[in-house]
Amino acid sequence: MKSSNWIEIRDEIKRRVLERELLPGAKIPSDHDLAAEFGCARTTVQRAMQDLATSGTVNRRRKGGTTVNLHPITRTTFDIPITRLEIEGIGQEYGYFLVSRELEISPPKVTTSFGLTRSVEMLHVTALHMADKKPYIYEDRWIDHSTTPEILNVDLSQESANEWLIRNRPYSACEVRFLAKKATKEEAKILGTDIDEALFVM
Amino acid sequence: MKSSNWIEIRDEIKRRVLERELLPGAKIPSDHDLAAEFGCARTTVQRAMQDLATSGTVNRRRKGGTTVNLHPITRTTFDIPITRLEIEGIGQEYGYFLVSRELEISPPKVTTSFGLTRSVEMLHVTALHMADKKPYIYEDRWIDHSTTPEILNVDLSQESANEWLIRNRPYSACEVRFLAKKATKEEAKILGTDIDEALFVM
DNA sequence: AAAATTAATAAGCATGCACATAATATCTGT
DNA sequence: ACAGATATTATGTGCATGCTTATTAATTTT
Repeated sequence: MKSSNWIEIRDEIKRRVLERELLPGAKIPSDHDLAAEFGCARTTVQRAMQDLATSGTVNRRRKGGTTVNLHPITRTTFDIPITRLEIEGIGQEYGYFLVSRELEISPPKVTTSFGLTRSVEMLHVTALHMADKKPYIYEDRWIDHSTTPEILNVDLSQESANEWLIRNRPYSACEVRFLAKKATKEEAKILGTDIDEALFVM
Repeated sequence: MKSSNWIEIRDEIKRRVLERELLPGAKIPSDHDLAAEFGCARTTVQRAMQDLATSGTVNRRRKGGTTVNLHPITRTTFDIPITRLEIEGIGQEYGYFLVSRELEISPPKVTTSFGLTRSVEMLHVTALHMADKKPYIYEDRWIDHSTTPEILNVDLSQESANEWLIRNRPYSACEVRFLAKKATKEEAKILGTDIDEALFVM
């Protein structure tokens, strides 16, 4: 099977995974063997498999070989915009308002999502982004300040944590959760909406 | 500057972009020139720049060269799980219920998000995913059946459109929107929740 | 004999080179 | 002055080779 094109090789392997020729958890032949099968260089296979790895189809481990991922996951990319630019981009006036900024012990859910084993003190920031004076996004963020101590000196009433992090710490890891909830009395007051209004929380 | 490591080169270029040494829209020296500067092969620079391109920092065009992206965008990956596996993964019983399945003319918003210039007939599917008999996800999906005609023959009361697409058409493009809204009377009835309850719509 | 160290090996990973391809720029003939 | 041909240039792809790392096997030590 002579294809000599890393995209074709990627698609062929992906096809085998989807058609159940290669079952989840199964070991995929090594790059070397696949190169022999396809009649191309190892590097070409390597590029194909690398792509499958980043798209979540397979797992690769040195010496351990390449295995089909247990759960068929479809992975997509998601751009985290700077909200100010997003709002200005649609021609509306941007407004920003810091709601709270507290050093708190992280609750269990947050702790585990950071991959930590026990609760630590983190910076908990909530803020409001407005478009044309109307609430647009309500941001609820936990930041591990042991890895980015500079964040403690930033005046977050002037600049959003998200914007600062994107500009200054583009490599830092973050996790974003989305959920819908009803506005509490306090939130409704802050946001200027009705109580029980549906909110999209990021 | 001898570094000879594509990750270091990538980080150095990214640093220059972030420190405004290279302004948004500016042309970055060619791979060839950068290779000379860093004292490595062009391939190594190519690798670094490729990574910056997929992470959204720069744009690359053959002959046109590489330019800094106009907006500082932070891009992350996002896994779209098969909801059934997600629910089973947390040890709950999965339930699925097809709410509606209609061929409709796409509204303007949907049309443009598909990159089409005029409205066409699309398959509009709404469905409910349940965990332990309680509503979990309400799925509202538009599918361009001109590109995936097989979807019309799938019994969507048995298998969710999302699952079918992930399994059978992993390369097809899709766009996901998230929003929060209050449950209407009909929705509340279907979902078995209170009217005006906050819903997370995917 | 069990534990700990060291060596061998098998995989993926990284680098450098040569060539292919696409898009722009330049030239040339009418 | 313009259309088409040709050259140029920057990125993309494939191949060969050596490096790194994690596991397994072998060996030594206690």
